[in-house]
Amino acid sequence: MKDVAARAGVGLKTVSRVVNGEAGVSPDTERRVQESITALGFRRNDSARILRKGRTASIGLVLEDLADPFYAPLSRAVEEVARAHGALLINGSSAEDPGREQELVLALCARRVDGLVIVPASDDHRYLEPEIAAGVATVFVDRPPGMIEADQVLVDSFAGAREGVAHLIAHGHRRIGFIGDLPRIHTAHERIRGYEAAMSEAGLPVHPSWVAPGSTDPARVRADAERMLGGPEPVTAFFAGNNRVTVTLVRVLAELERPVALVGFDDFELADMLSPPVTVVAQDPAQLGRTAADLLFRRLDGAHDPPCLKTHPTTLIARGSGELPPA
Amino acid sequence: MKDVAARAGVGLKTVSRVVNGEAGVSPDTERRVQESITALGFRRNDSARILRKGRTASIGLVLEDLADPFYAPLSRAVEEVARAHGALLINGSSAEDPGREQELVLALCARRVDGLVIVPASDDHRYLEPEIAAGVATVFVDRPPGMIEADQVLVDSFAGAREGVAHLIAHGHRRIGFIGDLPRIHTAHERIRGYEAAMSEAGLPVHPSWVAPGSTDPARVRADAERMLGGPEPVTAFFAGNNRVTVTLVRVLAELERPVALVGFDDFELADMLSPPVTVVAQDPAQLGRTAADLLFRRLDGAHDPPCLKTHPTTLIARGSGELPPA
DNA sequence: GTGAAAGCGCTAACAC
DNA sequence: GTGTTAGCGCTTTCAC
Repeated sequence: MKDVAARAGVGLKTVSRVVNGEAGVSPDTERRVQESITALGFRRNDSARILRKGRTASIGLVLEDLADPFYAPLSRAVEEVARAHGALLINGSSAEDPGREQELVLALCARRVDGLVIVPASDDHRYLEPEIAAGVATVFVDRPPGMIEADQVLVDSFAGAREGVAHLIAHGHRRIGFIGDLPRIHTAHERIRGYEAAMSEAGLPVHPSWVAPGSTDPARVRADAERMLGGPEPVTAFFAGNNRVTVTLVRVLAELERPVALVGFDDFELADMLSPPVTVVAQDPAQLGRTAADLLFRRLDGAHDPPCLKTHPTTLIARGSGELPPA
Repeated sequence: MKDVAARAGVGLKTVSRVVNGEAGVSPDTERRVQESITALGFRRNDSARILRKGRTASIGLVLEDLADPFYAPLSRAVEEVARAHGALLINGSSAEDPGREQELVLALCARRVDGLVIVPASDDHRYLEPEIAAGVATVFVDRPPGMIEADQVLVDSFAGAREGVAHLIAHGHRRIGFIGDLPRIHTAHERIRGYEAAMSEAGLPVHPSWVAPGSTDPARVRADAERMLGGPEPVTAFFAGNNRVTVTLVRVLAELERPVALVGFDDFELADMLSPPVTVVAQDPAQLGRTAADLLFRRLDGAHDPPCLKTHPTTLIARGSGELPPA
């Protein structure tokens, strides 16, 4: 910038004015400055600008896995909102590792992002207290924060799972298996609760072997499913705790002779083209991201109301697999 | 940092040493400094650090759509490599808009990212010349740069499409429709060329109405497909130019009485569970991202060889839809 | 082992 | 309309 000013024979501030499109520069001077800028290939250094201004016009997003078909649209939606507000998105995947989440979040804070959207892997976010006190707006999505108060945008996992399981019960099932994610994950925990609630409301017992929370690793899901399908009293239906589990169960069930019903949490592409088409409890990840990002920017624009909780409903989409009768 | 120094009763530089884990601080002083740091909730401001050091330990990724099932794993792979090198990833979606690509790339440059991975939407990257001259390492993925020389990591779209179409021909098809992306996109163009090559090598004519390049909007794809399926000489097979087109064609073909063969470019989840299972020309987006990011960091570590081109092969995966005979 | 001073590139505040 | 000065928070240099 110094060089540009020297070359154009003007002061530093004049160049700054031109670069930032501020008023108060004569057309002639402006032209001379522009000419020097292109000649020198000058581009403003935003690090210096940020250092001076305090705001970075960037927000951070930390979630489990950018490539997961559930989170990818969420991420994209956050990006769109950020873009509409002239902000860049910096994101990272926590891989469901609390340590990695913290590392990422703190790295983003060191970059002085204006705000954070977090799908937490950790259940203790006290490490964020100094940041929030320092003015970093923070919104939690999909899962609540741990040990601190903050805005949160959630999906009603409990009600969704209860509705999905009740749907299977309504179609005659009595022995229903639940395979879901690790129960330390809030949504997984809520979905187990929803399963149990539906069973108990229908007066049905829940055999401990019918509930298999754990990793979404296909081998684990397959093993648990096969276990539940064997024995003298096999399950006649499954409720899958998320899209990864559903996809694996689709494969397992396709290998069976007898039909086994399936309802999955999360919708997924081509679910309607499988045979049978897969009944799901759908949520809208893009909407989730949009709500969270909107909330974040409202905070950045100075909204100072106490932390709020927004809960999105789920939608049961009956397609066939959830309406199969017990074998 | 000033405050921390004051509170601990030490100099600025000593705090800096502690924060950066540099040697030369007595254990006692270090403890005092650490205590002040936590008490004040201090976190180093990376903007200032970057301003001083010149390197940002962050790289930028610009691609078409973060949420596309093809690009999401690519993005994730780049992130993993960046993480292994201690760098953060800042990314943005160009939405296939050259203006937006440039805007994003320049915003990233203004942030002084150390390097860029770009899936270009534009066909003229001369706007990057000053940046590259200034030392920003740049790698293009999936599509080549326009009007400049730079590293590129591509997939052999031409050979892949040729193989896919030849596969359909080998199964008896003579009238094969091609529905792909906008031909200004390099990969789309190459795939059309591959289609034409396979047809001509088999001595088959290509009726102009059998080739439909355009947007991947489902309505457009459907309309073109239905047009090709009507008339006196309907096509008996389709080659789909990318995963979005394939998914739409799966839906269109499922509504038909007669079987129509299909081979799609790009693999996709559950392709093997559809009926018929979908034959694809697969590429490995994660591998593409990994190669590009590795190359980028090799450049950042000082590799100064001339721009290189790495081409990845495709793999034909026969599953059923591509082996259907002509009706 | 520790600290004081200079300066990274920019913008805010206030001259002129 | 335009320029000058100070300083954002850190690291580098060099002196103690």
